[in-house]
Amino acid sequence: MKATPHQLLCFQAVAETGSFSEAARRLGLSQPALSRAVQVLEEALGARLFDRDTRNVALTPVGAELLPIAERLGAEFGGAFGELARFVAGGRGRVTVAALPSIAAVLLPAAIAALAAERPDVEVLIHDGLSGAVGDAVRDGRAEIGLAVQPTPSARLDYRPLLADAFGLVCRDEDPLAVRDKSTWSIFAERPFVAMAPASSVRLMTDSVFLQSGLAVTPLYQCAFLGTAGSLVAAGLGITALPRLTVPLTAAPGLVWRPLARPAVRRQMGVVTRPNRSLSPAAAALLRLIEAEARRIGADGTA
Amino acid sequence: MKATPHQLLCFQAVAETGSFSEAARRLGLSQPALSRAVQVLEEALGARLFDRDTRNVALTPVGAELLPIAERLGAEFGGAFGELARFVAGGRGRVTVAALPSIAAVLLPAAIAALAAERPDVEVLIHDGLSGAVGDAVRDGRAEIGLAVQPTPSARLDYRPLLADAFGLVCRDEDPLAVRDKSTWSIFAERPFVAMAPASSVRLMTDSVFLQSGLAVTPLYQCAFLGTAGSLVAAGLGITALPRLTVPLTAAPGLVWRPLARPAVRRQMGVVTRPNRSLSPAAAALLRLIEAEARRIGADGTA
DNA sequence: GGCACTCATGCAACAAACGCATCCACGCTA
DNA sequence: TAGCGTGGATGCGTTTGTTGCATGAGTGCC
Repeated sequence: MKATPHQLLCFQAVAETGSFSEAARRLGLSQPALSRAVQVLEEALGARLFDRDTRNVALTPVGAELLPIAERLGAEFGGAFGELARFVAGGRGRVTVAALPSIAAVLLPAAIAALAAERPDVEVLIHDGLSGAVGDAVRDGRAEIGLAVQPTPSARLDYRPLLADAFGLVCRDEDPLAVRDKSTWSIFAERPFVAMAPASSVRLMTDSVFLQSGLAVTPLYQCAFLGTAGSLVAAGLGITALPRLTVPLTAAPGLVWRPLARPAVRRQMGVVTRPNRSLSPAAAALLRLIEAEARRIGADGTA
Repeated sequence: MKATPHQLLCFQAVAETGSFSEAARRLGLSQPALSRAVQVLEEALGARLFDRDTRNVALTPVGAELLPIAERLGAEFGGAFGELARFVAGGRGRVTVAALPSIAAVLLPAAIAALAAERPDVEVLIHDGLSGAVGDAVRDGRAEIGLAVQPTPSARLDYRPLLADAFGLVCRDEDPLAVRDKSTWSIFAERPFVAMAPASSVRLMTDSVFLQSGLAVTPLYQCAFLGTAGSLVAAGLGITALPRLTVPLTAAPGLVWRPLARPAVRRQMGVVTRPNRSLSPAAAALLRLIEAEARRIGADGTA
């Protein structure tokens, strides 16, 4: 059974106009071409579709049977591909993003808002979790895009850096440290240190700095949420070290952020994706917006 | 939007087998041909459908979106054309036949039974009516096939004769006329005549004979149904003239049919169709069977 | 690091579709 | 009833698309 959609379209046009010439004009074809197309279709079906003398064109019973079929198939084809075209254009779809809570709060809101503005029918799902969980979600395909620190090479994931966020000292604004131009990491050996949860990317980096610097820092408090850490610091129970962009997320008043030297540490954050895998159009659009947002922030945020 | 069913089939095969080579084998194509087909489809859609390195083939998000669409469209196409193919083969459909009651009773039962035997899913509808109504039904398209006497040329209908049925005298078996070898139409001037309804084909012919023969025949009874006419004759209230094949339809016992001479009159009956109009496959099949039945009857019925 | 497997590409042959010009048949009109 | 006009069919050359063969290129596996 060999019938092309084009042939069905020709048939339909003739059936509706009642004329080969008129149908040919409507389809932008020559009359002979359309005549041929209908003939081929008739041969393929083994039945005549029109009773035509040189004056009148009328559907045969078989043609009458085919007409609703052709219309349905045409609508089906058009509808299906229209839907797909919207999907391809990125106007429809679902994007799942896995992200560290900090970066999710910093980069995603603006990017998602921009995406919603230009593509209202795209749904965005966010999995926020610690860096290990982000990598896992991307590797398993639960998330198309991951926003995290660079994963280990053994994770076999693609990574493209987005922005670098400098670590600094976080303390109360009335703390003497708040007016120092620059402190060094050694300060944490002298003051109570508020640490983040063990698997968090911030904790991994602070631990690494302390280890490499040979500093003996014992965390007095340990919390999973930035807000908790901020509250602890604001309460005067200790000080901590955080990337600059995360400070607003502590949502604690009266905190200041001061650069930390020796070493100057930056948390590199970027996009994690599966290697050799295409992104859905909607995901590609979101990623583009995320990168734009990162550039905007990077300009006045870290640099 | 230009995508052929063939391309969708190629795409589907690759998606299901996870391999271009394997899919090509399944479709009976060369691997390059299939590769091209998928490429063309990808270009038409403006999106990559597979992430393929030389080792693995995996659907992209767009491909995953397309796959169920392609499957549905394929099933739709196949189903629709399967249905149509059955219709074309005559295995399905509806035939409407308009016929004179007499011919309907004589020819149609056997033909319809034969049609039902070879094509169980074909529905046959019968409009029985007088000859004028048969012609009208065919001309209006309410019936595809008409079985009647030849319509007037002004009706602009095609007509092909099926069988000729000789008129004869119908009387009681105890009537003296029943033993006569041959009677003539003049007998009706001497005996009470049972006439059929004015618009019936039998009445038209008897009137015509009486007119041409100059016989003054006054119908004493006039009835629409053959059964009624038969009863009247059987009751000894009169005699009548009927085509031979219609006599069994009177369903009256004790009646005999005798040939009538001067003139020898035959009722020509045939198939009435619209000019320049194709028949549905099912109607063509039924017509074939009707003609076969007419030949069978004609052999021992009239000759 | 070499081998083997798989997909992509260059190329030539074939098939299908198209448009142009023309033919043919029917209906309308004078 | 004969001529004319309209509209579908047909012949033919050209163009576009599809196929298969041979070959190239890249990656996983041993």
